[in-house]
Amino acid sequence: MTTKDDADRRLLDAAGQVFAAKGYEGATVREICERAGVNVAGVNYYFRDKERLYIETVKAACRHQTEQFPIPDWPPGTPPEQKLRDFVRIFSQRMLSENQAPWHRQLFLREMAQPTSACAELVRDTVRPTAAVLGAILEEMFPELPDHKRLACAFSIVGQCLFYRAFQPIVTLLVGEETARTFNAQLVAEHVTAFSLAALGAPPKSAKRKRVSGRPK
Amino acid sequence: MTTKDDADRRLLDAAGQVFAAKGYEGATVREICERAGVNVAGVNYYFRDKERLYIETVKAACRHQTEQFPIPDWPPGTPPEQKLRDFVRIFSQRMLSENQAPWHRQLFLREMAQPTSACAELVRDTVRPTAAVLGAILEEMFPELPDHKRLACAFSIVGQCLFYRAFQPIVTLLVGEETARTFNAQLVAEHVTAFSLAALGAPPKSAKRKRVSGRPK
Amino acid sequence: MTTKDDADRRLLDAAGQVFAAKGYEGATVREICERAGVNVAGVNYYFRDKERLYIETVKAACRHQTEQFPIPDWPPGTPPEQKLRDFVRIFSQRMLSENQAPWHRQLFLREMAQPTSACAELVRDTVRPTAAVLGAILEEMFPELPDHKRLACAFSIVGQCLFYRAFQPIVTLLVGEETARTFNAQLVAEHVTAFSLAALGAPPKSAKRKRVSGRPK
Amino acid sequence: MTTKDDADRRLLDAAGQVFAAKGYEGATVREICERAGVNVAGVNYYFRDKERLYIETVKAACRHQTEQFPIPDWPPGTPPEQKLRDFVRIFSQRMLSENQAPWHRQLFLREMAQPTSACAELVRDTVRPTAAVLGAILEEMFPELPDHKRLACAFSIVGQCLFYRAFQPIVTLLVGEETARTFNAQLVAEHVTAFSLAALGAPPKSAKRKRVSGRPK
DNA sequence: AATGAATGAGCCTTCATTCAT
DNA sequence: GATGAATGAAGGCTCATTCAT
Repeated sequence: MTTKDDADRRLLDAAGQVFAAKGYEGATVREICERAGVNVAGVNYYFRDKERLYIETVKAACRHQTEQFPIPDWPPGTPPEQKLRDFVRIFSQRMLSENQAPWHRQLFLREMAQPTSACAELVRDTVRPTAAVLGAILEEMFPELPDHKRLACAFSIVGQCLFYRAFQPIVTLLVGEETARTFNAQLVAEHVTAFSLAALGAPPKSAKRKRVSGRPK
Repeated sequence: MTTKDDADRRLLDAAGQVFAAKGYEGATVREICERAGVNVAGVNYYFRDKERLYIETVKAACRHQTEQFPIPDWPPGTPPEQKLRDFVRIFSQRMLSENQAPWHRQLFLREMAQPTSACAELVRDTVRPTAAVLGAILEEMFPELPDHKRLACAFSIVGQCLFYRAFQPIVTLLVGEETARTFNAQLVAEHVTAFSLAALGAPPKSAKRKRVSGRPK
Repeated sequence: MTTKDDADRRLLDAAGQVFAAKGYEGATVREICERAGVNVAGVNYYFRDKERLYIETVKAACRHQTEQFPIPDWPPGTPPEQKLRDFVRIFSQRMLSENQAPWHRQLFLREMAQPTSACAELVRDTVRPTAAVLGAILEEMFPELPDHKRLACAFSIVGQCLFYRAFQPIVTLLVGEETARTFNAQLVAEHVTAFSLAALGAPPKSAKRKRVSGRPK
Repeated sequence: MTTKDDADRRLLDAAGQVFAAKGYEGATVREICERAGVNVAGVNYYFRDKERLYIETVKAACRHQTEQFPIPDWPPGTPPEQKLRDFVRIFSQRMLSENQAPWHRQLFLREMAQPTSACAELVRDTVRPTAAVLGAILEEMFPELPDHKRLACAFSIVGQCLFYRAFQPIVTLLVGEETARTFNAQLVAEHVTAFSLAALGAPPKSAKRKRVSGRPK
């Protein structure tokens, strides 16, 4: 009936949409299969299980998102402020790029609300490498800063970006759909960069302050 | 069979646990009723609907959390920096206080992943009032700052706090359960306060640094 | 709340409407009680049972119908043809009178489809007395006719009248609502009288035609 | 488990019995499925709905009954009296034939008490064609009779036959089971034919008496 | 006497899964 | 390899009924 060789691929796509729209339990394998144009038994045949399909779907969604905005290989000698700017820009794009399937966000949040085995794989394959990059940048900038404090700073940076993604419904309800839309990848990246560099005591753009963030504790 | 006078209260508690653990669709009214010690028809009797019960559960969870850590009525003349410190501390406590039911977090994230009508009520009753407080503090501190920029700063502040709550599974998997636990309400509050005040150019504690956060856009 | 002294009466009325509209199983005691303005437990309190209420409702409906159009006490010497004319007219009125609650018909048919104990009582209290009257008239007209044949004639007469009542939906669908309405009590009575008297060999009215059914309308 | 190839057929049979015995609302799909020897989900699988199953059941019952006693194609020149005799005989057989499932009657009456969409289809497929045949016969016999009067005569004829079927419980209670059984298809046909032909002014059989209804049995 | 809060049985339906093809 | 007809478990909800007041 349809090209059968990439039925699993089509199932993955269909599953992403349906899982995001209806939730794991709310989604039915029938709808997924129909939308994918495969047999009712397709899910069980290709993925053994509804749950296995879900996990694969989450992983595929994250992989796709990460691959679309890769972190560059900075040439040696690149100043760490520049790297940080790049990092925040890319991370914001990953979070807020408009051409990503709208269900990635939902799937990701679901996984946060109720982690499955997909979460661990996600951390291993995507989160940890990304965290390592940010950690290296911060270490280069503030080699004398204790690890724990550096970690907190990293969380503050990504936390600002993640906010717009994770709490989109609240942002929209709070400031209106129109205003919410103005917080796009570019604007968020610029704001977070400026906010964070100032916090870290780095001179914004070309200024020369170097202070760290106060002295918590 | 059991004390009957507060069956609805018990249902709300049981529903919170089950909804958080299994999700809306995954939860069964049967399990909720059993855990609450009321009849199978209890949900329909007291809340008319599984959905209505869910909404009430989400609202109750947020209400409880907000009421437990109310924002103080600052006496006139309180310096805005002090207010901001208080706000961040209270907000962090709301997010990370350890004596709150563990399912509040899950329920909240689920609502973000797939907003129901509970979300709008939540924004109206809890989010907006809280946002107004923070907005007033920032306006007092930086009256000349454009609204949009002030909004972004507010989001940066709460975003840092929310991060630990929303992405707890990732934090735990990334840095280990032990380290993750050190990011408690107090430490997060102190870090976010210092980070944000520095970013905003306010002197940490009593120091004398000055500039606002660069010049985004 | 409402006048409580005739709550059972009001229940009977409400039950008639609801039973006829929804059927026995389809009707809910809740709706009946609400419509009657009595407590949810009213049915069980006043009639012990949903079923008992049903039976009482059927009986009340038939009783009301019969009492509204009583068979006259003919003065001695009344010619049997006259009695037959009267009987058919009254019977048609009972069947087709327009000011009777529309649900009598439905309740009656339900009882035919699935007789309850109401049926026996109905036969005893209403059908048998009526049948006795018709039987006496026919016996007076055709004393030499065997009982069995006289019974068949009686059935033929009432059968014609009952037809319009029992199969109203079919009549309406077959000839249209407008035409169906023309078969009212009077026209049916005249036709059935003429048809039956002709069949029985009695001269219609006083004319001597032996041809078809008189001149209804 | 059981022969699977005609599960829908078996469901139709079982449904007929249960619907007739318990009514639409009173019948449970569970009982129907069990009696049919198919899975609990069988009704929804084969008929989508309990309601759809009901409609199909009513239609099947009527179809079966009609097909069992078809109206013959009379050769040209057949005298209309003969056709009428045949018609009444066949119609009576349809109504009173003993080898029909006893639930056909109940199902039919239920449909009269509370017509569903099955009623319209029934009229279209079964009633109207049959009515057309009788109408044509009467038109052939009494071409000068006004339509309305011919319609009333047709109703009188079928009304007599239908009586025994529709009001079987009353007949039985009134004259006893034994006597009721004597009103079988043949006797009713003979009586109704004689009664009606006499009413219509046609000579019964070939005699010229205008007296009562022939000599059935 | 009359109420209505609370119950538990049970109904229709849907769903993920399997197995013969 | 892939299919889809058929299954059985279970879910949300409704309903008649009761019992303490």
